[in-house]
Amino acid sequence: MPTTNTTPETLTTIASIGQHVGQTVTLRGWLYNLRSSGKLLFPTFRDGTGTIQGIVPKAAVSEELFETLKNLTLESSLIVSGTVSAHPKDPAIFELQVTALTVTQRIPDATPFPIQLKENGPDFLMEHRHLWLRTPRQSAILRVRATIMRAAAEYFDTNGFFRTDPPILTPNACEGTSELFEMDYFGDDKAFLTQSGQLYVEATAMALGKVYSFGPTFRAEKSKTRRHLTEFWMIEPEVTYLDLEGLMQLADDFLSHIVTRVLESHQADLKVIGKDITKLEAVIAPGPDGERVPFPKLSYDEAHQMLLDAHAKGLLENAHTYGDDFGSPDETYISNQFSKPVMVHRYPAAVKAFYMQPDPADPTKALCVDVLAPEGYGEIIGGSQRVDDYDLLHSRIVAHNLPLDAFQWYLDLRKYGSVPHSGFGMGIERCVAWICGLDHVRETIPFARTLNRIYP
RNA sequence: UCCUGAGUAGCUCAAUGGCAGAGCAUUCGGCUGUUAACCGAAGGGUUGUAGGUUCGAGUCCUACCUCAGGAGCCA
Repeated sequence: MPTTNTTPETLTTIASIGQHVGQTVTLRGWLYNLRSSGKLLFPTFRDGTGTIQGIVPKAAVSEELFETLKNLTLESSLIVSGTVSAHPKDPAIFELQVTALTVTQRIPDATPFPIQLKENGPDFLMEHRHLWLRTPRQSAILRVRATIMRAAAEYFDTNGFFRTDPPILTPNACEGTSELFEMDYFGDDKAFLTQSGQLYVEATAMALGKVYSFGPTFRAEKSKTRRHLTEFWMIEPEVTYLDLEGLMQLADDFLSHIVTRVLESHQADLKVIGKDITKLEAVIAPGPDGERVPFPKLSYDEAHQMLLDAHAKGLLENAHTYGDDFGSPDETYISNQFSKPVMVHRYPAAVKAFYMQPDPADPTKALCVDVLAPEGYGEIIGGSQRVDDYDLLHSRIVAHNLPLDAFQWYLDLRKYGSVPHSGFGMGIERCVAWICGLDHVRETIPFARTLNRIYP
């Protein structure tokens, strides 16, 4: 294949092409689309940073260049040079007056690129996910995802946290609830893919104070919805001497930072994706005096009452039963009442995990919080203050029928210098779906793993 | 696991129980400002699988397979 002989000065990307108006530049990319009007060609190029339309009048270029481009197939790879100009109908859009073209690889006519520039079904697209990624909307989503992951890690890295990643292979079900992927571990033992690193980051927090983990998580539950993946990425901070109020403050600050970063550098991508940017701006909108407005907080009891009122008005089909967890329609309704993420705290301890600290003011409640994303995206963060008393944790493990011997190390954390501590976990894919306004998490990760799909 | 819906050309979809169709894609031709460009022509089919009802099944019945999104559960 030909390599470029382009001088470094003229090599640029589509994202930064606005700095080169009037200059001749070179792009390395692919042919995204090709329209023609007789002796005028309108190729659209993409290079991973965006797309740009080229113009090729037959009279302005060599016969060879014109014929080569005219017969070029979509998604063929190429190196193209041309002069950058503003679009005659919209000066904010740039075009490339093509002057030179080198085809790196021409896709044969007999085997055209499978993904057409038209509506396609989800099954077909997922079957060709490795190629679907190249389309403008999908690559824009992946760029936003990269920023979300960077901003999330950056927030903790610049606020005194140490990244301590827990194991992915674990000897037992961490919380004893979810279905786990199981595998053989050298014959005698079973191993499981982690469903959460939380218990392990509690241990590293006791060593380092403020820690977080960031890695893949696995759930083998047979959930077939737009919100579920069997493999997803989770970021989990854990902090010593942090109570529930502090934890909610942390979640607010953390999410605000991520949204700020996305708004800073992805206006164009969000537009391609079709996200209403004003909905994101509302998340970090200050008050009338420019002061910071925290995310709304709602106790479980208040949320329950809100759901009952909604049912009475006919806005919700089913009346919420006090003491039950909230269902999907319930969460959607609650989050739709606010323009910012809403923090629902102090759920009944009975419906929450064994490691959550009871509320001293009402021991039937847990010191926990779920952050519900706006626009009906549901829970993106779940967290709590952890039980720090040895005897209480011991009795909880027994009461939940969990194997004591497997949790011996976890109990040790309460035996040797126990302190109050809190943490939460955020699912990256749900966060991306919310921030990008996607209707399915399968578009938020390069290769989604779902109940019915593990290819490609 | 349960509920609901969908499987017809490479893709997206039509077809009252009575000849298997269209748009896009591909190939050929036309067009100097196109925006999933447009116009003309050609090629392209074991209607998810198996069985059944019928003179006749893409269409009706039974079972199965695959996919979708909703419940439960969760991030």
